[in-house]
Amino acid sequence: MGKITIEEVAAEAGVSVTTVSHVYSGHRPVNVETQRHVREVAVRLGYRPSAVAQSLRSSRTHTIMIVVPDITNSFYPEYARAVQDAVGGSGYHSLLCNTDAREDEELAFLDEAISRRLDGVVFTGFRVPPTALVPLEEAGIAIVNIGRSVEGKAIDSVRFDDRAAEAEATEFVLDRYGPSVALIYGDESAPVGRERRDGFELALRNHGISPSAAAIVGTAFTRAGGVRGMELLLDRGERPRAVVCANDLIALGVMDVARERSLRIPEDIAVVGYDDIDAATIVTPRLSTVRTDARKLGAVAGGLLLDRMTGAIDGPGRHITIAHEFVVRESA
Amino acid sequence: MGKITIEEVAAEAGVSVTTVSHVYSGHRPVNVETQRHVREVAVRLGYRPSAVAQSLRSSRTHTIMIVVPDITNSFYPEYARAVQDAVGGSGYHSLLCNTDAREDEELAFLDEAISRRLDGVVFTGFRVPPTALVPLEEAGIAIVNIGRSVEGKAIDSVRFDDRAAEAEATEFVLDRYGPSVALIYGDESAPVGRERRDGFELALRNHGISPSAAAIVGTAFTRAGGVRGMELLLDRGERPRAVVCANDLIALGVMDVARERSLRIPEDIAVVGYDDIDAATIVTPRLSTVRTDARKLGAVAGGLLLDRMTGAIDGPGRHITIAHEFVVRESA
DNA sequence: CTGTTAGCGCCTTCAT
DNA sequence: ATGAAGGCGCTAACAG
Repeated sequence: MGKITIEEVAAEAGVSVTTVSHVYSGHRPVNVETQRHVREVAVRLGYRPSAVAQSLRSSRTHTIMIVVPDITNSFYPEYARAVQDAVGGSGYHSLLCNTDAREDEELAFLDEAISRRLDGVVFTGFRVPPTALVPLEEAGIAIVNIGRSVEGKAIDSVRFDDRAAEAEATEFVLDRYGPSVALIYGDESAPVGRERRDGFELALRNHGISPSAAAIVGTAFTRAGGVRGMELLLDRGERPRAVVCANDLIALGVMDVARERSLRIPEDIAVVGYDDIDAATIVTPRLSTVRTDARKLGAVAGGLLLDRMTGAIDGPGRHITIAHEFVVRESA
Repeated sequence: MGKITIEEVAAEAGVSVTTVSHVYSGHRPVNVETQRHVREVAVRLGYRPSAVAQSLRSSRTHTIMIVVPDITNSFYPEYARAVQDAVGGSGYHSLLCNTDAREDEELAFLDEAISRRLDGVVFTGFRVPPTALVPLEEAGIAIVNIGRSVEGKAIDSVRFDDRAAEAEATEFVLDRYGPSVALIYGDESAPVGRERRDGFELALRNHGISPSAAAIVGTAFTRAGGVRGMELLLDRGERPRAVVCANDLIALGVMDVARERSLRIPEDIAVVGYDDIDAATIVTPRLSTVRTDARKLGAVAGGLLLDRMTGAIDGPGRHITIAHEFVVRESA
């Protein structure tokens, strides 16, 4: 079982392997009767074409890789689903790879993509610059980078305008609660970290506040990171009127600490997040946050990738920015 | 680039392909100097061994498939992560496949697993019985089924005792809030649905209540399913003192409706969930629920799978039941 | 409409 | 310590 080859099917059916191959591929006409017979024999024998052999022959694996920093952050499953939905219809499957936002993991997966001769990669890098994608491009792998693009390569990119979005969120908070505002984000080396921090500082400057005057703490883009950041802030004796968080998970952690220390939100301290994951409407008070549409991101990325993999497009990189929106709820 | 073969490396390095092959596999001693030289040439040329060709030759793909019903339910990413962590160290990658709890998808993925000659599959079936795994087992694919096992096959299984767990949760609620209790679950055809429903009814009977007297509604294992179920219940004019939900997502939906209709939890209506996903401690009031350890489930499943893939084990199926625990918080 | 055959890139006996 | 060569299963020229 499972080791039946096309040859055995051909022999049993009394035809050539070519014919068997073509009844499956449809790449050339086969007598209807022969066709029926071959199929009948094939199922009787339990024949399954070997995708491995097909790949070696055709140099197409019909597999893509989706690289994300943290599959446990519900933004990413949502997004990954959308990518899969976009390419799945055309017969592509996907390797979902989790890097834990570690550089070595990011590089290792990229390497794997080449070794495995994958047809495409949708990459969300936290540590590695987009230039790390160049070898893949040269190996003929279709690529979509989530975030900034790389010049002069056939690498598409999709992103949100994190800087502008975070600036908006910050302005909202500044207008409503005054200048005592803090930022908790993941860290500098992640592009999203840097951009969101830039946006935060931009808003501050627009309001005539020196960024150096504001409390800024970098931990990790997780609920635990939010807890740590908030404790750091509070234990340091600073208690900002509002805290803007570089993602919703961080905001959740911040709210955990606030509740624990009996700080009312938003009366004592206002909180805003970023992403608008499901949890944003599960917490009480509901989280005011920047909505970045994960499904849309995935759908667009998947579409671009598909275009390249099917050869519909082969020019220079296309770069798309997806609209965001600040959603006011109850936490600020 | 990316099309450099072992042959080209051998030619450039002035050795045979055999030698190049062995410097990578280490399957036989190669002169240290030669080794260094070959590697140097290989990186200079940008050589990457083709995993596809290796697979065809060795009939091992170093790839497993993790099949889940809903990657958007955070229980599953958590679990999938654990499986990946368990097998990743040994060089296995994984295809994470989402079935949307649809029978056709479940079957399609199983088929793919055979075609792609995957080394292993961890399956969480909602529609398809475990016997659907038999062809894979016959094809020599290592298998771990999440849920009930299948007799007399080399198929391992891991599960929670859903019936007992749901019975416990129900008993708790019965003791605390009396006999007016309803169940909202996904649906019958899913094994977890059936087992949890059985557990619910079992507890009822233990308390001398006829299950037919209780309101039981089946929708879907999602937040939206919880909303629908709760609305159905309420609009029907029934307002149970407590509602037990077959998973946390459902409970979240129930709480959405309660809030919208100004029903206090647990004063007006108590709610219990199942799974203990992150969101259970994010909602207010915090959700009392059955804790099933997703990471442990994944770790155990991954371990069993690895044993089979490496050949460490090849006897009949091993079946493991993982402990659960009812966690009392504030919603009941 | 059907068959023969040369590889796809690699590993692995069998030789030396 | 190193080579030569067959074959893993399939597709697509090329040839009827």
